[in-house]
Amino acid sequence: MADSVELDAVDLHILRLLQNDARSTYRELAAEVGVAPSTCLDRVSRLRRTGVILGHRLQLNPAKLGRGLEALLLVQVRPHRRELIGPFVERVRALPESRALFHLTGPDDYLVHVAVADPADLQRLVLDAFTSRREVARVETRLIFQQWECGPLLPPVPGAHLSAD
Amino acid sequence: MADSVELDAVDLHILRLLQNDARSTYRELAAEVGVAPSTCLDRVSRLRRTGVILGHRLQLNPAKLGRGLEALLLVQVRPHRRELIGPFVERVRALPESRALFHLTGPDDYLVHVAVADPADLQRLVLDAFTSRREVARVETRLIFQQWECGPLLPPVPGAHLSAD
DNA sequence: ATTGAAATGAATTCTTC
DNA sequence: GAAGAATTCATTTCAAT
Repeated sequence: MADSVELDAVDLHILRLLQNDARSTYRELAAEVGVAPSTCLDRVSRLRRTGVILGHRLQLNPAKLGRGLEALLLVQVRPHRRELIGPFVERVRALPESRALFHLTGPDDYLVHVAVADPADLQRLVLDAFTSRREVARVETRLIFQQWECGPLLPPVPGAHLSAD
Repeated sequence: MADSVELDAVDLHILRLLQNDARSTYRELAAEVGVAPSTCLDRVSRLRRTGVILGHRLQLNPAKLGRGLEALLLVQVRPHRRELIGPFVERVRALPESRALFHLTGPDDYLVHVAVADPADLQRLVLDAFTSRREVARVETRLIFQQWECGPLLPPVPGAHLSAD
């Protein structure tokens, strides 16, 4: 289940189109790709079954939800032992401010992506949910000026590197 | 368009359900929320029109696409001037390895989330797309052990903090 | 494995409240 | 604004290839 899956040109074409607009209909996909709608359904079902497609997620606008300030928190959890990091992860995931959480190599153990109302809200979050905890040795806060989602995720093409110059 | 939008209990209920499963039908939403399907359609259309819902995105499994190694790159771009950072951002966004890009406050100017095949592929990416560029003063690479998406994004509730303890 | 047609079920429109 | 019926359109199944 962690292994790479055989994808042909039709699968890749469908994935590229769906990454552009995840709400494309099978008829639209079929017309673009040049196969029957029922074939598209088969292919997409297989991509779901084999775990290539994990799901469909709503992309929301945090600013419109009163969470116009986003930040990344670099967090050191000490001692870095399973008994402490398990509960830490669960607690952070359950915070309404958390958007994503990463366990990393390097001097900081975790990176937390948060969305808050304003600087006062961020201060409250850092103090109440992080620095006040005994297992949190250090928090470094970095505001997000701007963020971008990048192009479609596709398998590496062996021959074609240095392409984005 | 950057301002917060008035959302009633029905809107919030719909948003919560859609964040759970973005492919819920209007009939399913209607049954859960206790309104008519056509009302759900109205509400969702309005949430799209007012920019609360930005879109629907496919959630893919990078490992299944031969990109089983993910990392965060902390990048300093010097001098940090518009003439350099504009092209830098566009170049990084266009890399097939890039998943997300953040412009940050703090000692590192950018954070790049990348997905690659293996450590050799990561080394090639760092050397060819980052450290070899004159405007890139420094790159710090942190591997991602594990990552989590967090709970639904909802407006802050004034009264209810310290809830995730 | 893919198709095209048929059947099922959902999205969308429209009239009424 | 919300609902419910009616229409349009998409999904899904299936027999045939």
